[in-house]
Amino acid sequence: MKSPEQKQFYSITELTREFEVSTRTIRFYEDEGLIQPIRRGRTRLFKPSDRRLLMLIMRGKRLGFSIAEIREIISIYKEPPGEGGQLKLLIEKVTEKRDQLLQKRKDIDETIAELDQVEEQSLTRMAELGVGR
Amino acid sequence: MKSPEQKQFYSITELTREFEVSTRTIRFYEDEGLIQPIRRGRTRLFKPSDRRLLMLIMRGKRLGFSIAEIREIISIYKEPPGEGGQLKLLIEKVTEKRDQLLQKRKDIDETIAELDQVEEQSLTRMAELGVGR
DNA sequence: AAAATTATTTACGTAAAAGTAAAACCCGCC
DNA sequence: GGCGGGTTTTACTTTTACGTAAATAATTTT
Repeated sequence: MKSPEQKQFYSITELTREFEVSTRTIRFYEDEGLIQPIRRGRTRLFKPSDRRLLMLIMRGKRLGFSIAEIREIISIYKEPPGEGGQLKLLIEKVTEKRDQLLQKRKDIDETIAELDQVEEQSLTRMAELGVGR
Repeated sequence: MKSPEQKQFYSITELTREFEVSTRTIRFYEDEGLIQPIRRGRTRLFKPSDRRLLMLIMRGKRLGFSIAEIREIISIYKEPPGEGGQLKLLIEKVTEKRDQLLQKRKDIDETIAELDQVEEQSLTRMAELGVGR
């Protein structure tokens, strides 16, 4: 079986709709070297791999990573199988990014726990005041 | 027993050291209304509650929240016990923020999983090339 | 073919979150 | 009693991540 439907190319507006960003934003990411769409004439054509990179970028943005940091993460994925010394370096980079992410997850869990407390207290208070109001 | 040592007041430089930010940054947060240190003469004095707010702010920054969003989160904690309608609204706010955080956690877990894969492949590759190199 | 739409390039603009610099103030102290 | 440290205010500057607008070109629609 083949994959359900692999599109050859995406237009810039298709992607702006999918990711809810402007064309300016996508071109900006190209300027920043995060994606490299090919051209037909002057028009950009985005491959599935560009689309995947955009998903990565958006995820990074949601996590509060800067463009520079997102570039680093992407470069980790792109690194070729490589030899010896490079691999050790790569693993160090991975470890560093993972540590950052673990810190963020800790922050999230703490914040969620606090929000849960607020909610619980609110619910208790509402019950005291006579429910359904 | 009392708490191990509750300081009455912190100076601005004490806090810049603890949180590794500049005085400019702390004053900026005051301008933004996130903290309200009291004054002795013109000098700012920060209470433990201000310090706790700063911890909250830093945590929010690590998670990529903007000042405006951090302000919202703080306002959730500050909301007084309140009555009826306010409480329902508060719970809605809590739910919204929590959803944002859960999305972020999902993003984090995905990214960590991908990084784990990169690491695993690297380790395998290193083993192939003859270990300790 | 004219008109409308869609995409590109170039360039200036902007909001957020501070950085930086200058000038003045207060404070203890040797 | 001047001096070095820390603090404050004011104001200008910078960086990041785009927004916006104008002019041009290519494509599609009528």
